[in-house]
Amino acid sequence: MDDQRGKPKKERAPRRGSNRVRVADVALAAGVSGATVSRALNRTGPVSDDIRRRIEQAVVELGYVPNGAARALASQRAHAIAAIVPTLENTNFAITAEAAQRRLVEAGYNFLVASTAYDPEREADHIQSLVAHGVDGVILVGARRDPEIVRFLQARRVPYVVTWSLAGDGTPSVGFDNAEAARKLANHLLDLGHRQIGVIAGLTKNNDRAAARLEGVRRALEDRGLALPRELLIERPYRIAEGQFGLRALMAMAPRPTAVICGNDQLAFGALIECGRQGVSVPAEISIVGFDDLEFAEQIEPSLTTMHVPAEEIGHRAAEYLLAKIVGQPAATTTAVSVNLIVRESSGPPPEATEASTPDGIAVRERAPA
Amino acid sequence: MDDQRGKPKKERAPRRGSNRVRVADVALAAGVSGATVSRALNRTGPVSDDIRRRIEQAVVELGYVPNGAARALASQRAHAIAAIVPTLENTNFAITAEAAQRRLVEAGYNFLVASTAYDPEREADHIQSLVAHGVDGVILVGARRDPEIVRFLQARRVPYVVTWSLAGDGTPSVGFDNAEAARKLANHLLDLGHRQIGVIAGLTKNNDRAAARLEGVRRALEDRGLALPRELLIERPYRIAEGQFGLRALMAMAPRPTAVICGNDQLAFGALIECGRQGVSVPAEISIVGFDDLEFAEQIEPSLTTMHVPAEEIGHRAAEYLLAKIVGQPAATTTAVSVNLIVRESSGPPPEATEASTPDGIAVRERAPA
DNA sequence: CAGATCTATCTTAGCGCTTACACTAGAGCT
DNA sequence: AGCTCTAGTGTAAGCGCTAAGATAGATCTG
Repeated sequence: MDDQRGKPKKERAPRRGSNRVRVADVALAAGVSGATVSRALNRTGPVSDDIRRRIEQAVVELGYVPNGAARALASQRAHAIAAIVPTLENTNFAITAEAAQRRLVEAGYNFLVASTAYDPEREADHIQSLVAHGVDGVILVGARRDPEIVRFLQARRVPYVVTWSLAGDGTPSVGFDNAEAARKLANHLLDLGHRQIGVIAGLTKNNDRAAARLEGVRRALEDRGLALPRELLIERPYRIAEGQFGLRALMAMAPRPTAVICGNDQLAFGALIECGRQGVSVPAEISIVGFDDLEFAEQIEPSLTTMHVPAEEIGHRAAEYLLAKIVGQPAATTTAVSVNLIVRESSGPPPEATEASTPDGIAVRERAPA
Repeated sequence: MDDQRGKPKKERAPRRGSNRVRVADVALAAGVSGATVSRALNRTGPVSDDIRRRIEQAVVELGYVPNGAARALASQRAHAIAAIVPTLENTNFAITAEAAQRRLVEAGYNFLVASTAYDPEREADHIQSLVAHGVDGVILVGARRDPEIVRFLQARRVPYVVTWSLAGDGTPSVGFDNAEAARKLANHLLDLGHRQIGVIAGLTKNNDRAAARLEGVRRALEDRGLALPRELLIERPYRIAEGQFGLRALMAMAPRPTAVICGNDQLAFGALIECGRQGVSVPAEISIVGFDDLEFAEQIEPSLTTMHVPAEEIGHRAAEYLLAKIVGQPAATTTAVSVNLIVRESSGPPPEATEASTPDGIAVRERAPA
C-alpha cells in the first residue's frame, strides 16, 4: 500500500478489536479461505466433506465463536427477533413470550423483549428502535395500532406478526376471535338461564382484545334480545383488587346481576374472592366466569369457569411464522388457535332460575323472597 | 425498464446493503464529515453548537436511524443486555425482568431474555451464545453455577450480576439472604408456639434460593434445639398443585405439623387451597406461610403470611449496576434489598398452643383428644 | 479433443459505523 | 513575536464477516 499521507508514517496503532479468534484464524488453521469457512459454518454453499471436517475441528480447537455484529452487518440479518408485549406481569404474555423464545433460540435466534404497559406510543417507540437495531422479525400483541407504524414495518420489510387477536385485514396474526370466544362465554351463562349479567371488563382503551371480548358479550345478549345496561358494565385494569372492586360495585346495583363475566381471570379471581368475603355463595347466588384459564383457575375455591387460551401455542406459532417468513418460505397469514370453554364450579343456574325471564327475554327484577 | 445490467463491463454490482439513510448522508446534508456526525450523535467528542444543530436537523429531515450492527461492530459494544432467568412463568422473575428492561431501554439498551427452566446447562449455553452475540452485560438469577462459566464471563470481560441471591464471594449481586429471610419466617412460627413445623420446599437441586430457604428454616429450628424430621420435609416444583400435594402428604404424617412453611407463595397457595378443601381451618388448626408476596397473597382467603420480596427493585438495581459497570463507573458489588415479613391471616398460634412443648424444647406428640 | 459445463474454492469489496491521528485556527503565555 | 495549548474538524483505517464474481480443476459432450 501507499504512504502518501504525512511523512513520518508511524506504525499503525495496534488493532482496536478484541483479541478473539476470527474466521481468518479458523481459515488459517484449516488451510482454506475465510469464505469457505463462512460457507461451511452457515451451510450457505457447497463445501467438500474433507474441508468441512477440518474447519469444524479448527473451530473447536480454537474455540471460535462468530461475532454477531459483524455477521449482522455483512449479512444484513441480526438473527434476532423481538416481542413487544403490554406487560410480562400478565402470566399469559409471559408464557407466550417464553414459548416464542424457546422456539427462536432453538433456531439460532436471539430473543428481545420490550414492554409497553398498554401504551401505544411506547409500542411505536419500541418497534422503531428495535427495527432500527436490526431485528429480523417482530411479535406484537393485539391487532389495533397506528397505520403509520404498520407502514414503517412494511417499508423496512421486517416480518411481523400479531398475537392474541385475529387480524381481519391482511395482517399476519396468530390468535383467536376474542369477540366470538366471549360470546360463547356469555351464551354459557344465558343458556343456564341468566338474564341479569354484569361485566367487569378490562380497560378497552388501547386494548382491542378487551374491547372485542366486551363486544362479544354484547352480541350474545343482543342475540337474545337483551342489552347490557350501562350500570352493569365496569371497566377496570387487569388486577385482582380491581375485580374485587368491580364485584362490590355490581352488587350494589339495583337489579343485582345473577352472573358476572370478567375480562380475564385476574378480574374473576378478584370477584370470586370478594364474593367469599361478602358471604355471597358462588354459584348458588351468583355465577362468575373469567377468561384465559390461568393456573389458579382450576384450583381456586370454587374453581373458575373460564375460557382456556393456549398461550404457549400462540408464542410457538408466532415464532414459527416469523422463522418461515424470514427465509422466504410461505406461511399461513392467519393462524387461529382454538380456545375452549372450561366449565367449572363458579357457574351455575341463577338463583330462581328458569322462571327468571319473561317470554320476551327481558330480565325480570329479582324480588328477594326474604 | 432496466438497462444498466447489460453485458458491457459489469458496473460494480449495486450496493448490497439497504437503501437506508446513513451517516454519510447526514454528513453531506449538514456539510460536515461523518466523523463529526458520529461525535455529535454520541456526544463522544467536541462539536460546535452550530454544527451540532445542523446535524440534528439533518437527522430529523432525513429520518436517519443508526445501524445497530455497524455501530456494534465498530465500537465493540452491542448496546444490549441480557437476562437469563429460570422461567418467566414465575411472576417474580417476570417482574424483575420487566423492571430491568424498563431501566435499560431508558438508557438506550436493548434487552434480551432467555429462560433456562432451572437447567444449569441451558443457562451455560445461553450465556455463551449471548455473550458471543455481543451483549454488553448479563443478569443472572441465583449465585450457584459452574465456575467455568464464571471464568468465561470474566475472560470475556462481560459485566454480569447475580440476582435474587447474595453472593458471598466477590460476585456482584443484588438480592437478599434467602436463608436469613426463611429463618425469620420460621421464627415467626416458632414464636407463635409452633413446634411441629412441616416444610414444602421448592426443588433445591439447581436452585440455591430454594436450598438457602430450607437451610434457613433448619437453622431457626436448631437455634431452639429442634430439628426438621425427614418426613416433615417435602420438595416439590413451584406449582400450586404441588403445594396441594405437599399439604396432603404432610397431613398424613403421624405427628401432624401445626404449621407449614412453603418455599414460595405458589406452593403456599396450593397448601391453603388444600386446607380449604379438606376442611382444615387456617390458622386455627394449621398455619401456612409462603415466600415472595405475590399479588394473590393479600387477596386469598385466608390472606397469606409471607416474606415480601421487592422483585421490581431487584431488576431495577441489577440494571443500574450493569449500566454503571459498562461505562467503567464504580458500583457496589453487593446490593442487599430488604425483604419483610408480612404477617397476615394464615398464621397464628398452634391449636393447643402454649403447652405444646416440653421445657427442653422438644416437640410433644399431639394426641388428638378426640 | 477442444469447447462447454460444473464444482469447489479463493479474492476482494464492502456492510455502516467509530475512532486514532492529523491538521488548523485562535487563545493564552512569556 | 514566537511559542504552546486546546478546541473543532477531517481523513481513513479498520471492526469481523458475507457474498459476488473470478478462477481453477474436473467432468461432459458431440
